[in-house]
Amino acid sequence: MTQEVIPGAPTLEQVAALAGVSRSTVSRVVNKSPHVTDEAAAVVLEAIETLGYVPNRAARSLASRKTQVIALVVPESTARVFADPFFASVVQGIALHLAATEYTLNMVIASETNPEKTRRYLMGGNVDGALVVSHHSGDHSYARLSQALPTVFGGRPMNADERDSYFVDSDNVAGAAVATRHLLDIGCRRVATIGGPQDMPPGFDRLEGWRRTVREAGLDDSLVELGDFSPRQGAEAMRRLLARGEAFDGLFVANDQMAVGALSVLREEGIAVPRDLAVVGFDADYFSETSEPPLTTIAQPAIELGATMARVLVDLLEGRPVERVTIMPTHLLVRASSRRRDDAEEASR
Amino acid sequence: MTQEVIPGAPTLEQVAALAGVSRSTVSRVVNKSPHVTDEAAAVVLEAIETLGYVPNRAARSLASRKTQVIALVVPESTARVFADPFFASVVQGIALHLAATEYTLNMVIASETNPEKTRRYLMGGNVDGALVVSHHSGDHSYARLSQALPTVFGGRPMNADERDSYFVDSDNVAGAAVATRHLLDIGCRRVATIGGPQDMPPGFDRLEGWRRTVREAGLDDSLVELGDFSPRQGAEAMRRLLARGEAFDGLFVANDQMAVGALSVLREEGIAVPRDLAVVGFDADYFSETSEPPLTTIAQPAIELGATMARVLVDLLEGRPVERVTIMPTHLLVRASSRRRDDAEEASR
DNA sequence: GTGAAAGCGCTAACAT
DNA sequence: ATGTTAGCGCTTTCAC
Repeated sequence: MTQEVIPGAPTLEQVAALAGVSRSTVSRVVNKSPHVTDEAAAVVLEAIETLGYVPNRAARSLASRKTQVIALVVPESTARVFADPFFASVVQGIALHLAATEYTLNMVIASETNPEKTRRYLMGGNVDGALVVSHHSGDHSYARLSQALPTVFGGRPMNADERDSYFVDSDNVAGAAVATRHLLDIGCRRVATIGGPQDMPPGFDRLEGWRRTVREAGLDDSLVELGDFSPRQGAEAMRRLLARGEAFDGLFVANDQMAVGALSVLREEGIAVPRDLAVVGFDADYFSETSEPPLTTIAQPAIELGATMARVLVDLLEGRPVERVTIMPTHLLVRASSRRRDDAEEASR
Repeated sequence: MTQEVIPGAPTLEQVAALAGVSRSTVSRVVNKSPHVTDEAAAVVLEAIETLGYVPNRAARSLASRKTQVIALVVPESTARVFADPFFASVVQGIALHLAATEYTLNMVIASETNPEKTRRYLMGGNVDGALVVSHHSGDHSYARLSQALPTVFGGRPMNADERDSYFVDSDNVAGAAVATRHLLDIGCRRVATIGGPQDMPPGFDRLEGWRRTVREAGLDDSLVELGDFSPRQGAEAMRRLLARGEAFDGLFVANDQMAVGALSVLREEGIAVPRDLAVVGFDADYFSETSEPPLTTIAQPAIELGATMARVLVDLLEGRPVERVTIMPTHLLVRASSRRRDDAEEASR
């Protein structure tokens, strides 16, 4: 018997021929259908092995009307800050989780000048579902998307009327509350804050967490300055806070980058951290590790958040029941910028 | 005439019906074939517009035997350092460039425990080409891949026998040379270096650039300590350098992370930067911006590098002539860690 | 320049 | 449990 030399990738048909069964049976084996005898399956598997057969996704997808592709939608403006470590970790979590499934990750940079192009592509039946990560997480320009395509968002939407979409977010309110509580616990008597943009959920939520906590402690919540999450504006907000001339011994900053900016101002002004002022940031990024002093901060489970987004979407696609909203816990990382004041100081109040 | 209500995405057939032409003609228009009259094209385009038709990739790919998909292969270990800003920028460049083409970006996390799975997928005709970005760029476990699939690597391969593959890299040798030259130019009389791992091309090349430059200047090239690119080992290498007891007034560090570690040691030891010792890093990452003092460093065109990788691969796929090796220029960013010594000091030697 | 016909490799009823 | 029969939506000869 002469072995025909067949060019290109082996097809299901060739596997069937070699195994001496029909294509249907091979298909069933490949798709792990239970309606195949173990013997048949074994023969098929062996044929697959010797041929090095890999199913053709295009054909499979055309016939099954499923693409097995999940789009990762990244608004173009977000792509520019792709280097944001938090964002990168979320993507990593998504990719890692999906690698273990049958789904493929399709990165789509959404042109903001021509959003129709992206919408068309996504709605054109080229993907089974979409994951949307936006830097300014409030911007849900793809909210409408979720009506036509299973979609999971990273970060909660700013608009309450989008509550019918699926999203995964970290618990910014609780994180900020824990940070503030920590400052109080180490003996701070007045805690100021540098907040983020109030039109972005993380900015809004973190300010909210701080506010609730200081109020609950019976303290005033007037020591607030805002910035845009950049080190520069963090520094400026710090100067404004200092310029008020009011005393405070604790400071919660809505993200580490602004905190680093604030720290540089404190250094210039000769204000010792944590002795004169204890500082806590948010995000646990590079900045917090390398700052002088290292920054106490709130760590977000970025990788897990990404993995959870992927899990929720896959569950959704496979018809398993899923929660619309998933809030991931954060945790406090205590470092030198907020080391507990010693008892002597504590007693002196 | 009653308008049939057709569920799902519109098909080419429906466009043909509405335009009153055959499917072939619609296909030609969609694929920009020149063999269509302008009138016919206009009618078809209008039908496409009103229907909101988007070609089905799976069908197209099945029929044309092209996938229009490019795989971005990320070794799993690299994915763990996904947050590496350089790496993230390269990916950004790739994604941005591809967004302007007909190609789709498929992120593949290559399991290192089961490399066969990835190889099968890639060689199974599911993608038209691959882009490989590896953190330890020397590791070309996917070198063999390029024999079966058009592949472009980011970073040069360590093995010379892989010269038949396509790759894009930044000019590490020249960058290190410029950095070292800069130290000499500002008046340094002896320049030490903290090098990276010698089994990684960037580590090797940057040491080479330093070595050439000091030799050309007639200086000795013995003041070398190596680290693994981490801040911790940068600090340790710095201590070893100091422990030698030999004087030097210039230091080139193979990356910014190690430079930051070195800087912290110098601070501890009371060695003023740049007064006592001028320091230059490499990478121009976050660390270099926020260090104390800000670090003079070499910027790599990360986004452009990614974009170039994408361009080379697309050219390759479309049969256009391409260069096997593309070396991207770097540039010097002068900051406080190497401000020129003033004339008084210069004169005193 | 345009249409008709024949698949691309696979899945999914429907038989058996 | 397995085989048979139709397509999935598109491209691509090949006629006209």
